[in-house]
Amino acid sequence: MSNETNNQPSEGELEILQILWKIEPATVRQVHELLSANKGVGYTTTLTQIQRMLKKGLLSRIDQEGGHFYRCTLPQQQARQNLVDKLAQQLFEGSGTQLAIQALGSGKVSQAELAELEKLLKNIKDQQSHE
Amino acid sequence: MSNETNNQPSEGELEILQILWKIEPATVRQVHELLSANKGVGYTTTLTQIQRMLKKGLLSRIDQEGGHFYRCTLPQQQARQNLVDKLAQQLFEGSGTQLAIQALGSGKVSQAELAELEKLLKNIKDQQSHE
DNA sequence: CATAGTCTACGACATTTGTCGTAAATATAA
DNA sequence: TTATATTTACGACAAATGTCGTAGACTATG
Repeated sequence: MSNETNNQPSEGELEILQILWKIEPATVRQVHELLSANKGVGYTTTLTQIQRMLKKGLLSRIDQEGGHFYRCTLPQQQARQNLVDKLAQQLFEGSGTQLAIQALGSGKVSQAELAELEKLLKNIKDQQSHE
Repeated sequence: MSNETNNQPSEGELEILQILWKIEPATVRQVHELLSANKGVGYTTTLTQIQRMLKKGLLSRIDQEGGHFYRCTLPQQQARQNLVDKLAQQLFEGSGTQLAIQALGSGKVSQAELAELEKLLKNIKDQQSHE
């Protein structure tokens, strides 16, 4: 069992994905450097984590000079959408909009983000008006 | 160990919280009725889950005629914020705004929600202008 | 009260996850 | 090429989680 099916990443695995999306393709060492900058964890731990992710199909590996390089199977955008949808499902009765409202509630919004949001809203409104 | 500290709910526990927020205070039976409507799981499983949540401090129990009644320790609002913040941290470099933008990206928005969003944006804008 | 049905407590078991250690395979340097 | 360092593979272990079974406590009713 546990071939390359559609397994969800665990929390620890997400941390590694976060790093990989920034620097992929990368070696275990490179990932570990960044990972251990934030939390005290041994190299072997990172290695094991990555090996499991490979088995799960979350990562792919390329062997070449200089060692083994890993990259994420799923694009960041996709993973984000998946998890947002899941959270909406779990806590907001499936409503991404309610989730969004909650997420806007706390924290600062930059000038640019505000503009982006307004554009988004306008789009939505336009869409609605001619339906 | 495992007193009434700040333990995070697991996925399965979240399902139970979702139900309880709607009908609390409620008995194991009541929760189980709703829970098993969506997924095939035995009564004992629900019971065990609830007992663990009690031990974790996620639930509180009131014993009275008619059996034991449970309610959530954390208000739904709070739990939502916690998990939204966590997801923002894990996948959006801590930006709740980015999370919101992503969440708005897919799914329909009702008239009322659109209005709410616009009010929210206006508030944010006002806030920014006199800072 | 005795019997049948329902709850509760407690423990069991497989999986997943986070965390390593160790040994074998590679690469590097003296 | 031999000693040294690094990587990789594999396995181990504890804690958390999802899932039950069973036995004892409790309740309702004939």
